[in-house]
Amino acid sequence: MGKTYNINDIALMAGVAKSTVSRYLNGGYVSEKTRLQIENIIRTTGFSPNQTAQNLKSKQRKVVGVVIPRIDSYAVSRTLMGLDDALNAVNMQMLVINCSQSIDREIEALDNLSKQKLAGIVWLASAISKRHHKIINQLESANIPILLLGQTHPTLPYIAYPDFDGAFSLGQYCKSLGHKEIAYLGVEEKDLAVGLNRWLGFKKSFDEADISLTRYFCSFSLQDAYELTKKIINAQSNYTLLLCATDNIALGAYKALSEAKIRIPNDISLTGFGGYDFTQMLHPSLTTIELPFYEAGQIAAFKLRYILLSQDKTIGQTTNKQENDPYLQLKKTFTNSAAALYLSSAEKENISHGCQLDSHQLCTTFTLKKRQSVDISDKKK
Amino acid sequence: MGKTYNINDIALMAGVAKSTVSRYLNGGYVSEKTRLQIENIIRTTGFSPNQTAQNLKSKQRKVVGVVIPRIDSYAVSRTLMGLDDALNAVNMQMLVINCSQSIDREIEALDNLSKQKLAGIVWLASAISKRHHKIINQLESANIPILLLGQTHPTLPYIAYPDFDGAFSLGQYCKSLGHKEIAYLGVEEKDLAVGLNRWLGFKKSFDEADISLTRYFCSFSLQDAYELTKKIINAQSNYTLLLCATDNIALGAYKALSEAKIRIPNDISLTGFGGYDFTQMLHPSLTTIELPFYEAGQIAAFKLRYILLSQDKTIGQTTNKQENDPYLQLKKTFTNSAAALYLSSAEKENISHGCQLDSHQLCTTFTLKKRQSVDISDKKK
DNA sequence: TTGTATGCGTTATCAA
DNA sequence: TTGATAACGCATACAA
Repeated sequence: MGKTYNINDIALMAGVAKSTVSRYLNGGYVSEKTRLQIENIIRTTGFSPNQTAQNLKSKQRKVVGVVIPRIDSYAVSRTLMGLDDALNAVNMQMLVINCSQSIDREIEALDNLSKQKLAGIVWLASAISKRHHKIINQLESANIPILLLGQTHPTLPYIAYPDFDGAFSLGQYCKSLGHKEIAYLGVEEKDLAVGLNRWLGFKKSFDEADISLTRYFCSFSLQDAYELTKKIINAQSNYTLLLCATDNIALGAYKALSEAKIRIPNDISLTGFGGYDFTQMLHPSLTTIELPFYEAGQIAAFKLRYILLSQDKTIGQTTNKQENDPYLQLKKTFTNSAAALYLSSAEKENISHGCQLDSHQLCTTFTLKKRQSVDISDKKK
Repeated sequence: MGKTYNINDIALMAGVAKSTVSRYLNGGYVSEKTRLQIENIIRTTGFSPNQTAQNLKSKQRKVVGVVIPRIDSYAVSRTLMGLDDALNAVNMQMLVINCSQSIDREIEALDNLSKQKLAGIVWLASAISKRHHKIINQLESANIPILLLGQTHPTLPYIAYPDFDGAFSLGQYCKSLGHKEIAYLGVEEKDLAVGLNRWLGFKKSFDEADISLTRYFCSFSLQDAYELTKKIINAQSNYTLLLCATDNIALGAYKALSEAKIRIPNDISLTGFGGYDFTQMLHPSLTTIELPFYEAGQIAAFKLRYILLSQDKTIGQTTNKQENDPYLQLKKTFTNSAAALYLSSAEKENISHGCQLDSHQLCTTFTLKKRQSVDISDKKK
């Protein structure tokens, strides 16, 4: 049923030329009489202009491609929400491409997107390889701006999280609790943000002779962290603190510890990174660093729009270099899965029952202007 | 930088007609010699055909619009994953529109999508009002098929979850545990699937004189459920079981109970509905019904493709009626946030420490063919 | 095997 | 104020 009308049909039925209909649609000169005629026909037919043809003609780009590593992640969905809300406000749409952690699919997605006439691309990148750079060039030559979210880059515009500083400040906090035997559950360094910077931040915190920091590697998967933690438990080490590179990893550790009847934080302390909201549902809730995923999404949308606008002005000369380092607010929420070693056992008992100690409940914000960098020496211990 | 080439440029540079280039691109007749020439030019220029123009020409629809109520939901993201994986396999893409629980944005989104030449629309609907139906007609007259996911409909094709049966079977299980004073935390009935069917399923289970079932209403938000539960706690009622319409609601209740130092399941039992994976991280983990969100997404993609294919054959006569009721596998995972009333306190203690009792660990699957329906009488108690 | 001409549904230019 | 006509970038029937 329901033939789909085009502007020609409408023109014919209204007894005018199609250019007149077009003018009507785009708010140009139309006499009252013809305006009513056209209006009438459009209402009865339910006609609406073909956006594909409009795009072909006007080269207006209203869709931004969003490349994400996975979709079932708190960080990703919060980011998408921020992006979507901000994009929606300026009448733009998201084309979300999920890559399921596969670098092949990521390359394929980027390649594919480069063939579509998009307003721009926001790429929630985890690692950028040489293979990626070929596609990046392709996108640049297709004049479609690309914005990195969550990673830094020497030439591309980006928005990054204060991974180093967050880790450093959480590390300082843990140090203040008196921990000396610490295990770190992190991810590979090729992920600069999560794998490298967080590690460096923690490392700097504990860079003292009398603190032992041992580093373990796992993937982003909860399951993987769970398995790793079981191994660590079985190895009978005497860690008092498990530092995790992400909340998800901490969740896996949490599960393994609980199953082994190792009490948190009575027997061992545990921290995460990210601020996934349901980690606050646990008892005790997870000590973590809260990252502004939603805001990052919003900022990405604004920044992309800014790039687009400035491109329109200085047409021809795209300026991709990072002009002003974007800074993100970092909210540190230290709750109670990490306990001080000098607490009385009564106090500890209290914590494990979900009671919150004021001394562990600090919440400050600070602003990051410049990313710090630290050279990597060999692993401690 | 980087001028963007079109097929004409390539033809000129290769010294052939643009139709030849087009033929090359689409696998038609080309001599070895010209093939090499064109290939060469394309490589050096990095040319790739404009998909907008291709679409305008060939009317091939490769994008399906996905309308979702929210993005930060486990159910939604699992569904999107299933959709994406299945769509990806047949070279199609998703255009995700998030409506942030706003009915206005939902209407707007559907309206907007009807103007784009999409392959189809998958709508994760929560409630379908009269206002929606106007848009649905609009979509039908634009010849773009729409598939409902998570709700039923008299004329539109849909995929629904076994809400009634799931609730009924969870109810049976709870009844077997001996509970007599039960509170139900549900959502509005205008949401047929979650609000009505789950309620009816539970209601049928407890349809006996000696069981008291009290119904409370809240939104889908964890925070809302948290507040409501606090009120229930303050009202000093003597419920032994809190039935929640969703896992998210159960999470809110879980938080309120924990904060009030009411032990689960020692002091009160708690159940959810949905099977969000992190509910299994809690101690005790949540008793719930696991819904196949991922699979539903996959099936939606298959079904949409089937509709598209059959449309192509019997062109002109779209068949929108529900031919074969799609059925979904339901996995019931009863774990340990709901305890039997006859357990010894030692056993209960065991449960609250995260130990799993075999008797509470049943896991069966069954297949739903026909949705059951039950008339609504007045609320019990 | 290749090139010419035409159309897809719009918008924009320019003359009437 | 209106209408013919030429793009936009590509695909294809048909002629060469």
